Amino acid sequence: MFVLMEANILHADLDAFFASVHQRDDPSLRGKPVAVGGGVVMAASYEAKACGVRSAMGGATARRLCPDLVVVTPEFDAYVEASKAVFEIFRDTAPYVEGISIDEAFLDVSGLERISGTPPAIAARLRKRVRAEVGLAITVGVARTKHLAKVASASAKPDGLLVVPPDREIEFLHPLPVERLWGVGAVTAEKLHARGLTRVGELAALGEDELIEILGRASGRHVHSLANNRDPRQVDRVRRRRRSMGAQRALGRRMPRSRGALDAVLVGLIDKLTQRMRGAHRVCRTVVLRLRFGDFTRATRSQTVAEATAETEILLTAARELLDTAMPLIEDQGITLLGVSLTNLANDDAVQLALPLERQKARVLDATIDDVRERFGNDAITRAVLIGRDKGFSMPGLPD
DNA sequence: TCTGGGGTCCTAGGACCC
DNA sequence: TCTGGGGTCCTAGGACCC
Repeated sequence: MFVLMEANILHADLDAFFASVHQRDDPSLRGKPVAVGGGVVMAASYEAKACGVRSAMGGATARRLCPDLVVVTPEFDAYVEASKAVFEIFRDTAPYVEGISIDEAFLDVSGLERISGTPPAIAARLRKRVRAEVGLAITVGVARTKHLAKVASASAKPDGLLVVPPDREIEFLHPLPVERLWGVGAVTAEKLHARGLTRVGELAALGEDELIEILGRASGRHVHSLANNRDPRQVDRVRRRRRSMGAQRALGRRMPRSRGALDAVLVGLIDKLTQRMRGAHRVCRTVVLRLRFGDFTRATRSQTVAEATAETEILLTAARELLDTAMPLIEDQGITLLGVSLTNLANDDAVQLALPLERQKARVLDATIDDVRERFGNDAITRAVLIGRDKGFSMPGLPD
């Protein structure tokens, strides 16, 4: 017997999120072209988008395109609050919610038909609730796969709802321009265009080997799957752990080149990051220094320390060494952005356990105490507690 | 369109070990 | 003694997403 899968996945995406929050909170902004952020546009309302204003566009360009543009300063607390309220409605709507960003999530509504109605009915109700309870417009795509749901919501924006029935998927997917595929950006699109490939259906006609030859292995496989409407990815049922934490500062036109001025920026970045790390009970082993130059080229310098840590002094020392190695490049090219990213993250308790156990494993181990127990067994934990006590590690959640 | 800030994943070469 | 293959880690860069 052949059972056709239902369209059970919702992709819900708030419309022009940052700008909409401002328009909601300040009625005088409604119906007007609004851009969030001064120097660079972080988000644009649909009225602003209509004149060609886009995010990441320079403020001067945006004003030229749209003389009536109202520029507002970002209010991150308001965005976080609105996002939390919307995600509460998501979780009230579906048992499995996978957040993609502050304003976007996948919902798995399979098995809810008897309780909540069909997926399209659930999606319609979700949109109404977000509008009524949070005051924001949200677009929802409904389909059998995450990719189709995502593409559907993008097609339905703004303030829309689009259902892709399982028997009309190819009809929907194949006429789309290649850049609509999730994961195809400017560079990949250009590579495809250069070979005369502009529609998804044309990619589907190609062999996987051909696409791998054009795009490389991972990208080629990915695009081949999506173009052929294969996307087995499930809505994630467990929250994925963060794999890096970063902070950066744009340095403006008149770039400070002196070692001292850059050091002050670096101290601020590291301090902010280590506070966040400690707050999240996480530690890192690798410090990445990010540089951007006057001509917008980028470079990174990284260093891995011996033991995972969230200590300001250790990470600052590593970051300063990286800055030293980069100074000749900076003096040569003129720096416009300085950033730090901390990667190779682990939970602090897991590292404290794993370090005495086995140094090698500690490097990449990103686990809870239970994971460590499962992997190394109870005896090993007892041993770790003993060794750890010896070395002065604290062991949260474990017996003395 | 002259460009913010926060992330994810992939690739590729070299070092090192077994 | 010479040579091979496989695996992991580190570093640097690049593409993409919101």
